[in-house]
This record gives sequence, structure tokens and C-alpha cells, in this order.
Amino acid sequence: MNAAEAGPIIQLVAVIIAVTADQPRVLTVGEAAPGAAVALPSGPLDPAGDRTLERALRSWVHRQSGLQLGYVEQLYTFGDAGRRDADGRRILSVAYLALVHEQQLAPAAGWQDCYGFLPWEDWRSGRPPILESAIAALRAGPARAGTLAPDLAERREIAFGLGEAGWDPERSLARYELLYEAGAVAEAAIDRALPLEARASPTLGGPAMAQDHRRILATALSRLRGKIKYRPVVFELLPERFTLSQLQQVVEALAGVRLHKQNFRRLVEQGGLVTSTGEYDYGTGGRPAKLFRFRRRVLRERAAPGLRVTPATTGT
Amino acid sequence: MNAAEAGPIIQLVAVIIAVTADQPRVLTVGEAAPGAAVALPSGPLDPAGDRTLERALRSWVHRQSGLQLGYVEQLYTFGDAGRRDADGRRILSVAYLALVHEQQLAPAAGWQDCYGFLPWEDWRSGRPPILESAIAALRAGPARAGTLAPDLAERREIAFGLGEAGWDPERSLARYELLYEAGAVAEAAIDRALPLEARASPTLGGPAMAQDHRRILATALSRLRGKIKYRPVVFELLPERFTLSQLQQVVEALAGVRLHKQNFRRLVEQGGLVTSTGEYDYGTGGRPAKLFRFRRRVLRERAAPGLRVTPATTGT
DNA sequence: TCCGGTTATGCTCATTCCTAGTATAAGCGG
DNA sequence: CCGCTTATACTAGGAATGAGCATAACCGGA
Repeated sequence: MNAAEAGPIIQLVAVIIAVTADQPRVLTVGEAAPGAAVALPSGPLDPAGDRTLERALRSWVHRQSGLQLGYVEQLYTFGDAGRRDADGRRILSVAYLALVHEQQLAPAAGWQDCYGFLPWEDWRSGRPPILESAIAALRAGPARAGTLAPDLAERREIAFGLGEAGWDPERSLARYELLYEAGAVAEAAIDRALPLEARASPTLGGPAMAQDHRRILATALSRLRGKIKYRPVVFELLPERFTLSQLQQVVEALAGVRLHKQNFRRLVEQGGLVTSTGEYDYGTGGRPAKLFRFRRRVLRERAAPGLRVTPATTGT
Repeated sequence: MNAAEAGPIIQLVAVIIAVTADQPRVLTVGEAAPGAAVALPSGPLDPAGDRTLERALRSWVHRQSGLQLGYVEQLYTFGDAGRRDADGRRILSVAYLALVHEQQLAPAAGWQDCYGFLPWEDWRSGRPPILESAIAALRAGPARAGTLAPDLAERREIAFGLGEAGWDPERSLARYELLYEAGAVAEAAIDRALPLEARASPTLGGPAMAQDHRRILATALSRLRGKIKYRPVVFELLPERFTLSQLQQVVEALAGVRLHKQNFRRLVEQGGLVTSTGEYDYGTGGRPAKLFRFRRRVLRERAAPGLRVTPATTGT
């Protein structure tokens, strides 16, 4: 049985996200050799042992990193023909998104800043400068061989918010895919059998990840940014008790956008998403902040209890 | 190499949806023998031939049914241990959701009414009577072996809208899964090695589908009902030109809920989702209706151009 | 002790958006 | 011309939203 005849290999990939010090982080492995790309953790599905895909994922993540995952959801299944192992066998990857509380960070593990891989996604300090080169690369870059480009201009406009709609944090996957198609990210070189150095704008957005893992990361970011709006998933990233500023900072870190403070507070409190514990955090540097906890009951009261992400227009 | 050692078999499954005569339909195959369950169309991934999973799906759907799929999106990957073929080999199914325009219906194919499989999901004529038996079954039914039931009551409340939040069309998957766990749908019998007839409330919701295909259908319905709200996917189900009543009826068919007519119209028109063609449809039985078409431009203008689904409270 | 700096929290106001209607238009068949 | 049907226009009242001002409570240093 040769590689072409055998069925694809099945692999589970985990995008494990935490937020520390106002930065979204992702758990990575590898990078022993300098210059080698890091990878998302991945593991096998044991067809005999694991009852469900999710259990399989939890179990090898635990063995590999010691992490006991809490919130886990299936993300996407990647199966393009270009995905091969060292022996040339096609790999099918079922990717999962997992969120872990800040405290749970295994100390030694390789947590990387998400926006190190996708720097154009972080608008918290204003429009990121690298965006100009990204968009320039899009205009200049050739459409990928074999792909006709009829509505390419429209896709660009929508993905990068060039039209009236403006920047939509949720479209991070669409943006990455456009950059990939235009050959503006390092991974594209692999696909075209070019050495990485041969690219015009070689590594837009810092070091690439192994294989197509940056695409998987972009998928996770898209999903998370979308989900935040109608499900209370942020709380999976926060400690049991938190201040509203902490909550806001985590949301801002994920969405990559600044929010209006007072309105955010109103949204959260009036929306019944949190309840005050009566305690205070005195370490804020100013007036002490009330501590809150997630109010589970909101799940029964409201259909889509999320946190609308409307970028603040001005400063305050 | 025996079955336990070999990797799982990979299969692609298609949930192909159309709306005809105010009913959402799904394309099915099989049912040659009377009493045999119908199945969703499924096909293989040719690791050598198909460049992407989506292309693979499109190609065998076309060969099998003659349908040229337009809108296609990946839905979910199912890989529970119970999913086996006749030889006992584990099956991994990557499911896709596809939407086809009404006209494109291949005449002979087996289009089934979606709500025939999930009758508690259709609230257009008021609360469906079968819901009582469903909820009763939930209360009575045993929790599935091995599954602890700590928050089961909460899950029921949320899924079936027993709390203040009320019925949320989007939660169709959660509802199906609860019924499954409670042993209230026919498929549960398979899992517990009981003959179908031995069930207390044997086939809640008409004929079951083969294997876990009804679960896949419920997944598709959940996704579609959710997506309608923030992406203009409905238009994939409508002809090029349509009246606002037609549009509303398709949305109502999918959401399983009646909407307020005047407000729906305002939402759609002011939201810039459609544009009048200047033509009229005189076959309405009353005043002629303006014909509209989807206004693509809205994609560039608004971030989340969807159709909010807020059930009408009263009659008119 | 008072003052400026910092962060948290409270409140207002104008505007937009929604909900639930009423009212009118324009076909049809008798 | 009437009564029926469906489509379309308009409106009053309320809720939610976006933006900003004002106040509270802590800190460290003058």
C-alpha cells in the first residue's frame, strides 16, 4: 500500500488561548532549532481508545503539556492536498479551540503572543503600520496560480475594511487568506516551491508557523472574535473574580480594538452578565475597583448573552 | 492490518438545503426498502484526486445527483466511536452545509421536509404539540449511561426555552442532543443496543435517519438559523428576483417562527439588503408586489448584514 | 494637609433603532 | 361597486446606543 492509495492520516490540532498582561497568547511547541518555525500542538486520534474526538484531544493535551482544558470547541477541519507529512501522506487535521484561565498557565510551556503572528490584527494602539505594507502587497501581489480573480477587489475591500463598513475584527481569516493568495506571507512560498528568502515581502508579520498553522490560528481568532458577541466565552479566560476593567481589557485584547469604557460597563452590568461580589481590588493605582463574577443565570434569561464589540471612536 | 489498527475511514457528508412551498427541504438518499431509514448523501475523499475537501464534495454530489452546488460551507466533523461501517471500521465524517436555489431542484431526487425529522422545531403555527411529549420524555428519560447529570436541568431550561429567555430557534442542536441523551429519539436505541420498538416514546419526530444523520441535520439547522442573522445567506435559497413576502417566508421557514411583516420589510429595505427591480409580481392574489433582488453592495457597506429574527408576538 | 495624577463609577442627553400598531393602495371575483 | 386579499406607507412610544461630563476614591509627594 503506497502513500497515494492509503487514506489520509488523521490528526487533532489544538489552538489553546489564554490572555496574560493584556495580550492574547497561544500555546506552541517546537522551535528547538533556531530559525525553525513553531507549531501548534497536535496529536493523534486513537481509533481504538478515544470515544470522541474531543476526549482524544483533551487526553493528549494533558499528557503533552499537563494542561487540563476547560472550554473546548471544534473549530474546523483542514484537508487541502498540500498538507503532507514527511512521507508524503496526506494529513487531515481536525482543529479545536480551547480557552484556559490565566492562572492555569503551565510555567514552562511556550506561550506566544498571537499578534506576533498576525500583527495587522491589533488595532488597540491605532491602525497598525504594517497594514500599509500588507495592503500594498495585496495590490501588487499576483493572484495565486489557478485562481481567477473576478471579485478579488471586492474581497479585499470587505476583508480589510476599505469600504464604508470599516474594519471588522471578525474577518481575520479572510484577511489571512487574501495575504496568502497574494503570496505576501511566508507560507505561500512553500506552496509555490520558492525558498522563503525569495519572497518580495518575505515574512509579513513576523515568524511564520509550521505548515499552515498560522491559517489555523487566524481561523481561531475569527471564531473567537465572533463568538464573544453572542456567547459569554470571555469568562473562560478570566479568573473567578475580576474587575470590569480586567474584563474590558480581555475583550479588547481578543477583539484587537479599544472600547468605550462607560458604555462597556453599562452593557455588562445592565445585561446581567456579571454580579458584584461586594469585594474590592485595591491595586488599581486609583480608586479601588469592585470585583465581579460571571452570572451564570444570564444563560437562562437571555438568548444571546454576549459582549458587543463597538470600537470607541475618540479617546476617552 | 485489522480494523482496530487501521486509521478511521474518511467520509464527506452533505446537508443540502432548499426551500420550496414554504418548507425547508433536505436532500436524502436511500429508502429503497420500506421502513429503511433515509440517509444524507455521503461520499469519499479521494486523497489522490481532490485538491480540497470542498471540491471533493462538490464533485461527487454532482456525479451522484446532478446538482451543481453554489453556496457551500463546512459544518462539523463527527467522529464518535460509535460511528462504524459494516466492517466495524470507525468512520470520520466531515459534514458540509449547502444551499441551493429553488429552481435548481433536480426533479427526481429525494427531497424531504426538514421538519418531518425535527417536528418540534417548527413554531410557525404556534407551539408544536409534540413539544409536550418531548419535554415529558426529557423529564422521565434516564440520563445516558456514563453521563453524570449535574446541570442537566439547566441545559433543558435553556435549550427548550423554559426560562425567561424563551424559545431560541438557534438551539436546535442542543435540543436534539438532549433528546438523544434522554433516549427519546429512535437513534438512541441503537446506541444502547435496544430494538427500536422497545423505546418508551419510540420515534419522537417521525422516521429517524440512518446512523446519526439526524444529528447532522440538527447541526445544519442550528448553523443556518444562526448565520441568517449576520450574513445574507437567505438569498442563496431564493430566485434571482423575489418579493419581500417570498423573502420573509423563506426566513420564516428556516427559523421556524413567524415575523412581523411591516418591521421585516423595513429591516430589509432600510438595511440596504435588497434593491427594487422596478418590476412587479401580479400573482399575489392581492395588490401586486414589487420585485427585488439582493444588493451585493451591502457587503461592503455593513459589517454584519443579516436578518434579525424576532418572533412576532401578536397576530398581525 | 492639600494637590495633582490615576483609575473607577455615576449620570445625562441626543440620536438611532425597535415594536406594535393604524392607515392606505391596488389587485381579484362576484 | 363591494368585499376580500395582499402589499405598502406611516407613526407614536419606548428601549437601546454612542458620546461625553462629572464625581468618587485611592496614591504619592509638596
